[in-house]
Order: sequence, then structure tokens, then C-alpha cells
Amino acid sequence: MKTLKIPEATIIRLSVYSRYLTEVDRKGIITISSRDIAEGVGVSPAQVRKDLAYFGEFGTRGVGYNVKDLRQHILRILGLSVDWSVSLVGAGNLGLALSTYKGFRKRGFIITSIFDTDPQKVGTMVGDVEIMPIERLVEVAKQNRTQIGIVAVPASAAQEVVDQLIKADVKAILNFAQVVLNVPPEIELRNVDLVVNLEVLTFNVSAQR
Amino acid sequence: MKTLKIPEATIIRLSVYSRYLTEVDRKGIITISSRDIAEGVGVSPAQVRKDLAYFGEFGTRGVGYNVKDLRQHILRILGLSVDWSVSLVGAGNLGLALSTYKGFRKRGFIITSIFDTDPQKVGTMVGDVEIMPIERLVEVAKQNRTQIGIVAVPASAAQEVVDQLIKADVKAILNFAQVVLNVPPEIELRNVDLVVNLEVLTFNVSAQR
DNA sequence: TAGATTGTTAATCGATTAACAATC
DNA sequence: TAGATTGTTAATCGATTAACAATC
Repeated sequence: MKTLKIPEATIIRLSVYSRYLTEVDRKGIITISSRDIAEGVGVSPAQVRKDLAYFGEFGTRGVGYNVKDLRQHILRILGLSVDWSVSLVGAGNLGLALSTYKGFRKRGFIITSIFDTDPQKVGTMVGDVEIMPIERLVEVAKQNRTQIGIVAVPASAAQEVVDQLIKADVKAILNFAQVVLNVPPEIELRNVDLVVNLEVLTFNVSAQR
Repeated sequence: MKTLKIPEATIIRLSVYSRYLTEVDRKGIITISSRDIAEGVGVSPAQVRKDLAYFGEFGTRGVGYNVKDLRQHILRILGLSVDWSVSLVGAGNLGLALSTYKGFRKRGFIITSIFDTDPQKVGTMVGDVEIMPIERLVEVAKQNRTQIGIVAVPASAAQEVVDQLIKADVKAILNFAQVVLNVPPEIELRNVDLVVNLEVLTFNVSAQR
């Protein structure tokens, strides 16, 4: 198989398609066209077909796509046919919000460990997970074969946490701290920047007049 | 002035540049080159100059950019020379995390009102803001001349909340609910999808072998 | 067979990068 | 003047859209 580069925008849309298909499937609909998917998620039908074509031929000409099949295919493409063990670092307000967020578990992301530096917090339970001291991160994350780390600590502590996560053989990191992090190229890193999203909005609102 | 379209990627980078310049300024550095900025934030120098060139000539050939000046220019471009009144809807875990998030206030986003449906929560204080019943949203948000709404409610309630925000003359909405929202074209809408970020990671990790 | 819709190629659009004249 | 670095144009790269042959 030739590995041609897949645009990241395609991956993001695939995630959206699969969620839409979950909805459609729940309504008992068997078959769906690229046009219907496109309408449902707000893109063009050509875009839907192009995105899917990177990975194979999932439809039937003249008919469309089988909803259940396509959904399963996309989940497999995204790596969601298995559960993922996630380690959450930082049990502040944001960390606690993320730890109780239902959306993660629904897609197979299981938070198996939570770490914090605050001795007050260490030992307390969040759902069925006990908050552990950050010193135990490497040991515990390795034990759980954790592949994803979520960084929800202050910017000043983020690089140190990331270094520990890498020592624990984590493969991917989702970072909420507002700081540019250094990771080796084989580690997947994504930054969620809550403030920058607001600033794109203010730019657009300000530019409107 | 000709209004040529500015890539959204440019706006996002401007936000990053301005934060980096804040750091650099704090160190007492007076002048900076596009190469230094580029290194600091991980893009190419040409990219930095191109991004800035959309908005004017801020540098001096042979010298570089004045750090304080450039920072101020970018903040003005982003609409951040004034504070913004923000209304937060949904005081669950995520909402509370956002309401206490320091990063917002630092960039001039002031949460002036918080709404929730839960009678248990209504009346309690978050910092110096009292949680109000969602029925008062339109009235209160109008009174505060709120221009930005943050939606941190369950997906099932999000469209209704958005409709209320629009009635309150909000200009921009940051949505954390996992649902496709309908808004009129003059309303700026951005979606923050926490799960899709994890799924881009799992795709990349899964594709690595 | 006629109608519908996919998968795919070619055309278009947009963003990034490279190169360099302008100029401090 | 020589060296440095901007602002800008042209070249490249990449992603989206349009069009249509293949085919159910």
C-alpha cells in the first residue's frame, strides 16, 4: 500500500463523519449518500468522497454507503477499534473537568491514572481513580501501558511533566498548557489553546466593521 | 485599504507571536528579528514576515521589529486593545474550569455573567460572579453588553442556549458542546472539540506502524 | 434500460516557501 | 560602505472543488 500523506483536515472530518453516522445509525437508517453526510456535517459531497477515498472504497455506486459499515471503517481508521489508556496530569479545575468528561469514555478513551503535586489532592478519588503524586507518574503509567498523556498543569510545569510522560513511554500527548513544548519527533503532540480560539473570534468581530 | 482575505492560520499565529513577544519583552529585549520570532514559536521567518505584511509594515529593514511596538500592533489587530465582556453558559465541571481559568482575564476576556439551569447552583458565587438562572440570560447579557458567549452545556441543550445568546445580541460564540450548531452568518462561531483532538493523535499513533 | 451515486482525475483555489530588491 | 533584515513577488506545494466515467 502506498502511504500518501493524509491532510490533517481529513482526519478531523472523518471524526465528525463517524459521530454523525452514529446519530444516523441510531435512527435506524441503513444507507446514506455522500450528499446526505455532507449536508449533515456542513461540507461538500465531493469532500466526503475524497476523504474516504484515501482509505479505500467503502460505498456502492448508484446506492451510497452502508451506515453501520462505514461507521465501523472510519472508527478503525482513526484507531478507535480498541480502547486507549489515558493518563491525566494535573487535577486542577481543568483537569477535574476533563476527568469527568463523558465524551472521552464514549469514544474509548479511559483515564486510568491521575497525577497532581498538591498533597491535599493526592489520595482523593475522582470517580474510581485515585489521584497520585506526580513522582509516581513514570512507574504507574508504564504499568498501565498508558499510550496517551493529557497535560493540564500550569505552563511553568508543563515541560517537566511532558518529559516524565515520555519516560513512561507514552506515545501521544494532548497539551492544554500555554507553552511551546519540546518533544522528540516520534511523539505525537497536539496543543489545545483555549485563549487563541477566543482571539480568532475577536479578530473576526473587530474586522467586521 | 483593500480587504484581502486573511488566512485563519495567520490569525492563530499572530496570537502566538504576541504571546511570545510578551515573554521576550519581559526579558527586557528591545528589538527582535523575524528569524528570532520564528525560532521562538516554531515557524519559518518568511511566514512571520508574510503574516505581518497582511496588516502593514511594522519593522525596519536591516534592524528588525521593536518588541513592544510589534506586540501592541498585533494586540490591536486581534481586537485585544479593549476588554471583552464574556457570558458563560453552563456551570458544570467544564464551565467552572473555564470560569476560573486565568488565561482568559490575562488577555482581556472578562467573564461578566454565568448561567445554569440547576437550582442548586443558581445563587452561588464563582469568584465575584453569581450564577444566574438561564431564563435571565437575554436580559443580563444585554445589560452587560456582552459580545461573546461560551457554551459549556450538554449537546442536547446547546442549540437552545445559542438561540438565547443571539437574542441577547452576542456577536461571537465559543462552543464546547459536541453538536453542529446553526447560527446566522453574521455570528462568529468556533467549536472546541476535545475528543477530536485525541482522535487525531490516535490516528497518527496507529498509522505509525 | 434509466437514474443515481460512487471513485477518481483534472482544474482551481489558497497557503507556504524561496528568493531578492529595497533600505536601514 | 558593508552587513543585516525587511517587505514583496514569484515559485512551489497542498488541499478543495468540479466534472465525469464507471457501475450499481
